[in-house]
Amino acid sequence: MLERLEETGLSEAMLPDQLHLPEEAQTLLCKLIHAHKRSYPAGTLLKLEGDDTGSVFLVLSGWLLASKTLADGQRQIVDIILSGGILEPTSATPGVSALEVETLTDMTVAAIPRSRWHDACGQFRDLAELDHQISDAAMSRMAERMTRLGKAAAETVITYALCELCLRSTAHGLVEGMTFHIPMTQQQLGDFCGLSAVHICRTLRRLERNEVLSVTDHMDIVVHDLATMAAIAEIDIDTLRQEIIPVA
Amino acid sequence: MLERLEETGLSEAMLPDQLHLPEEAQTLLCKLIHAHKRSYPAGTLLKLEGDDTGSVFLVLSGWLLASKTLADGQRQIVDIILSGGILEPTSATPGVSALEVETLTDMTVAAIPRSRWHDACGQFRDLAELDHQISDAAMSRMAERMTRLGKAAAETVITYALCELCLRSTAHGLVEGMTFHIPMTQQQLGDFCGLSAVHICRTLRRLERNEVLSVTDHMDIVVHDLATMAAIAEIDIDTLRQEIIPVA
DNA sequence: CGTCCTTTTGAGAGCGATCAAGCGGGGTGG
DNA sequence: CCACCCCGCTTGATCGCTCTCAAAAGGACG
Repeated sequence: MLERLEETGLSEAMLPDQLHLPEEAQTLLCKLIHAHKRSYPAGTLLKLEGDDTGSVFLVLSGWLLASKTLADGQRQIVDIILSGGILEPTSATPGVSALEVETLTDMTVAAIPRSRWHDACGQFRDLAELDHQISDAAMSRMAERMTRLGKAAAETVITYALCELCLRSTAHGLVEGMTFHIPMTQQQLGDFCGLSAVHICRTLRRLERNEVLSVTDHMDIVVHDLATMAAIAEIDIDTLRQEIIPVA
Repeated sequence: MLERLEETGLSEAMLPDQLHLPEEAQTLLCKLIHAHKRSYPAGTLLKLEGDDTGSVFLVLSGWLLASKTLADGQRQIVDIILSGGILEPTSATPGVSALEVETLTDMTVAAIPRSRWHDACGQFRDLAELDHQISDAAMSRMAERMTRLGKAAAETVITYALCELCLRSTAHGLVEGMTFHIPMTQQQLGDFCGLSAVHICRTLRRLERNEVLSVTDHMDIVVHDLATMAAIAEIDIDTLRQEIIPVA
């Protein structure tokens, strides 16, 4: 899992540079990032459930995961945040959150104190709008996944999750024949899709037998029949991209 | 359903008044609301899926619903917005959304053009923070419900939904012996919980037989055994309130 | 080479979906 | 005022998807 970190193709420098922010805002952003940049290995718990949640996490590289666990031990991965994403583990009461935050890969994040971040957003409207747009994208992909969690077949949830993560993590997007990697175990993918690890395995095998896709070597995925895949996932690729990929 | 509209106990005037906004911001907010206030009967479609989505909906009274429908006809109610709530049906690409918006009760909303709303937020930091806090609350309750949609038992999803809606819609909150009303059919509750209407019915009946709660007269609900109810829903009431009810 | 974690596959059970029929209440029209 | 209809609720029967338990195989790492 570790050696695959670079695959996302997004450099740490990307975040402030490619955003059309006014110079002052960009300077402030860079300063904030610089002051709070941290690196963590895969599998690090950044925040426990119920923890004080003083930080806004700016993902600079790698994959971050936000989850909730019920009393009976069932866990749901609520969202996955990639490079350029922002996670603000909060709720209706500022500073209270019931999210667990964990690294999926080796990664670097800027853990910016909530108040600092809000000050910066208050000061620069463009920054606030960026923050807003990023959280709109998060809301949108959560809504999309939630729709499938409810009643859709396992096939549908899983293929949707793969489509979402491929679209978001690769520059080329969802293309037939190209390999993309998902740095998650079947157990984690199960927690993401609301399914047991065993059923993830069976369903992936079946999709392979039907020549829709193939999975090798710890979640290297190749889509062989994109049309069928999109049909099973119940998506229209272009529409989905618009919904969940922020425009540059 | 219609004659129950007043039950929420929230007057239209509530929104701008009870927020500690600076006077100018409040004036602007009132002006915006006044200019775009509309009333609709229950069951009105405010926005079709894929529609142009030029408006931010400020709920002044009544219940609003945001849903998605898959190709196979399965529908998921993504969120329900009550008085004082804000719904911005958008996504990563501003102006693109795949949400359907529909009134659950007779209601009044202010449908404010997106750009107007953003201008106002850009102008007054307090307004932006209010907007942010309200969407944090929405995110939080979506995460909470999503966690149960995934693998929890039907009982758990349903009781959780009832707890959420009671906490949010009544001033007294979740109390044993008090009646609260949910203006939804079992079909709609099913779409909210990811369950079939038939199974909603069976589960409610079973909860009644076990003397946890009773349901009469089109979703008038009384909780008889709050401790058991909370256990089934897998919630801690105070924690949940903090997470999903914005502090005044 | 042994240990631990992940994946794979089998067998069985259970929860919730679907199909179908009957009930009940409120509104409408005769 | 009654008859009817429509819609939502209720209940039964059956089916099938997904869970759980279990065991074994494959890899990574010390």
